[in-house]
Amino acid sequence: MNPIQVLHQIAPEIKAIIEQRYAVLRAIYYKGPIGRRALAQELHSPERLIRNELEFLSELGYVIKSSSGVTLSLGGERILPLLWEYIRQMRGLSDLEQELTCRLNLKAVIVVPGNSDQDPLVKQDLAKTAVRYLRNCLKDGDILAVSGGTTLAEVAKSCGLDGHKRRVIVVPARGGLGEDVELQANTIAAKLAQGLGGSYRLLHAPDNVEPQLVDTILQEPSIREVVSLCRRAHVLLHGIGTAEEMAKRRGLHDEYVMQLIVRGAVGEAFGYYFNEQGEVVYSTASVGIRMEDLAKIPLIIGVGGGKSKAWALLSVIRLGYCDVCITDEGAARKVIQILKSKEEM
Amino acid sequence: MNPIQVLHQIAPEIKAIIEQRYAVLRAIYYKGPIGRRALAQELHSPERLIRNELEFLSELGYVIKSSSGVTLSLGGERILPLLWEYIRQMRGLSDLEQELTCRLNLKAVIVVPGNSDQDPLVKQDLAKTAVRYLRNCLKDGDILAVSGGTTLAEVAKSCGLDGHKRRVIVVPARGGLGEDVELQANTIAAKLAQGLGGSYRLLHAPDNVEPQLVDTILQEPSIREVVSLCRRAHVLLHGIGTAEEMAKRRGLHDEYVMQLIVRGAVGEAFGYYFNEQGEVVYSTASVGIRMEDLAKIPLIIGVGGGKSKAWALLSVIRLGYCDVCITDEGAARKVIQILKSKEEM
DNA sequence: CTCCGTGGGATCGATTTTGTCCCGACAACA
DNA sequence: TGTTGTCGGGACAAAATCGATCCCACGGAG
Repeated sequence: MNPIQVLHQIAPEIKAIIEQRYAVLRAIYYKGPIGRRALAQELHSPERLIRNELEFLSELGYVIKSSSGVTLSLGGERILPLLWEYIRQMRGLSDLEQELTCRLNLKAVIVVPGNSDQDPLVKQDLAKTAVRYLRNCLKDGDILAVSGGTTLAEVAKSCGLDGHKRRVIVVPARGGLGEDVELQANTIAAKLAQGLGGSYRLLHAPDNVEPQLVDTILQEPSIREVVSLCRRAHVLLHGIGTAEEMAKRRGLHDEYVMQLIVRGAVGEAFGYYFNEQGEVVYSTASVGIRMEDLAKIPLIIGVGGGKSKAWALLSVIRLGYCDVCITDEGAARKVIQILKSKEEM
Repeated sequence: MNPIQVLHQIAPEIKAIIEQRYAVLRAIYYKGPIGRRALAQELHSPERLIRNELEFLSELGYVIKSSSGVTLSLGGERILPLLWEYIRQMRGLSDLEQELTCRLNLKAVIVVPGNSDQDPLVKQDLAKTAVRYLRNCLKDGDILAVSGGTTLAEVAKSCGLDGHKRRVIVVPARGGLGEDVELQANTIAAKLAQGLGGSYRLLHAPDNVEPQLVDTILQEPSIREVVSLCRRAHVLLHGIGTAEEMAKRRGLHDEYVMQLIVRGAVGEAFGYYFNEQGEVVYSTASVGIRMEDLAKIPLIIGVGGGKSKAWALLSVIRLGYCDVCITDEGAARKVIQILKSKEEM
């Protein structure tokens, strides 16, 4: 038996201690210099408890207190990833990954501890992990296509320059959508390109166009070129969302939303809506990437977390239009649960 | 970094928890059904604390309470060796073993957690470990020579039959000594033979004889035969003691003891007294094994623990008359400390 | 300058833990 | 069969810890 398992069998209370301590460290890491009170609110813990924790961590030299709040020390930053790996082992996430990889027939699954629905910081972990994965798999000369959305925006935000420049081209996989500029594929492509050290192209077109207009728009050379690049992408990175949420963000009329629900749409990815079986039940006409282009893309990475997105994940993955899935513990466990309950039926 | 090290760096209080819990489990293991109060006294802990610990362990199913006291459950017995190994890792005993093996130029060193001087149960661990080692290295037909002493007596006591009979012959390496029958090499040889499933011979001769009488005694065929077996032994298992202690047990006159001290004797093994440099400074004439026989014995195992025996261990090991050393943490750390302080000089 | 958020110190019930009894039960023993 | 010693469990006051707030001096931002 694994020594760590032994430990937790003989002293289960350690689990709580570690999780607590990790949560505090991570919050400090992400929230920069932060005060005791704000931290308590962030972690939904009583202030006094946080205070004890901080004193402890301060004595151990993992955090340093300043007038503007507490910050991670060098030691703290060093130990955080180690602790992260420990939490993964403790919660058996490696096993979870393996099980999912096998059951869903994917190339790889990466599961981040936590649940994005409950803890917004988990989304940042997810994003960081996606960036790390991306950095590892991109080669010079690659074309990377990215979609929009809150998850991808987070990915772009956490993608800082790491010194190693990659000669990649980042292109948006779809057109513009909604009002928030931060969530646009264009913005995300630009930020990612900057972080990776490559270049980017913009797609100056709306995501939602009348079907008969698609061809007309494609006549425009600047658009045509980007779309062409996009369809020859080596890597596609896209967010996975629930159908309902995405429909709302797209500003679809209520009648369309109703129609989606009636057809059983649960998941969305790059403009396509999937039902539980992984069938496309609706799609918005677009100048961007299309279903038939996906088969030619060597590596498709789907990112999405939160227990609420389990159905969406499952639906998107089902037909194999996703090679690598980066998700979180909440979603992963729910997916397993769904799969198991289906087996029993 | 080792995940366990990470754990202890971020949450040092775990160490205390684990040690405590281990101590309780081990005490229950050795002291059979034992009451809450007796256990508290045994472990020098307040009764209430032990009570909490017991309630905990009982809930986890590692101990079962009965009217005669608490006992280890099956699960408890299963987890104890795992926990033992964990403690070893936690305290870095494997590294300690390696360092000692290398520095002292031995075949192997085994270090058991704890300090025999402070905790008598550690001596039992030491004994159990010695038995385990012995079981692994003995082959059918081997001759095993054993010395006397408290440590070896403990080894013999904890050597129960394990189902697997070994056709070995156990012979005492030295003659009778002192008054306590349990500490005699003869008794120990008999018990060990029984535990290992082999046979034994007895050496009916005193350990301390006038030099001029040795040859006369050896004329006696029964003695001669045993001594001959002994000198052809494949494995020699002997205890390592401090010179002072052994001299007292031998009942040497004060003047002799003084002489030993003057000559710098610190360690004793099978009748030979060694000084710090590992030189023999005194020896009791005996019909048993002699210094010159040792070179022909393929495997010499020395057993001895307790911080107080560090000097003795070092002196006995120095000249290489010991291939494998089984000791405890207290002694091992002290030995390292001594070696390091000598280097600095 | 003001103002907001910070760490540190302090207060004060509420709660939990600790130290220490006592009790009935049971097994060993006389 | 009665005595004795130890067992687990119950009980309870003392002590420590916790939880929820205060206040205060300070320091950086506006």
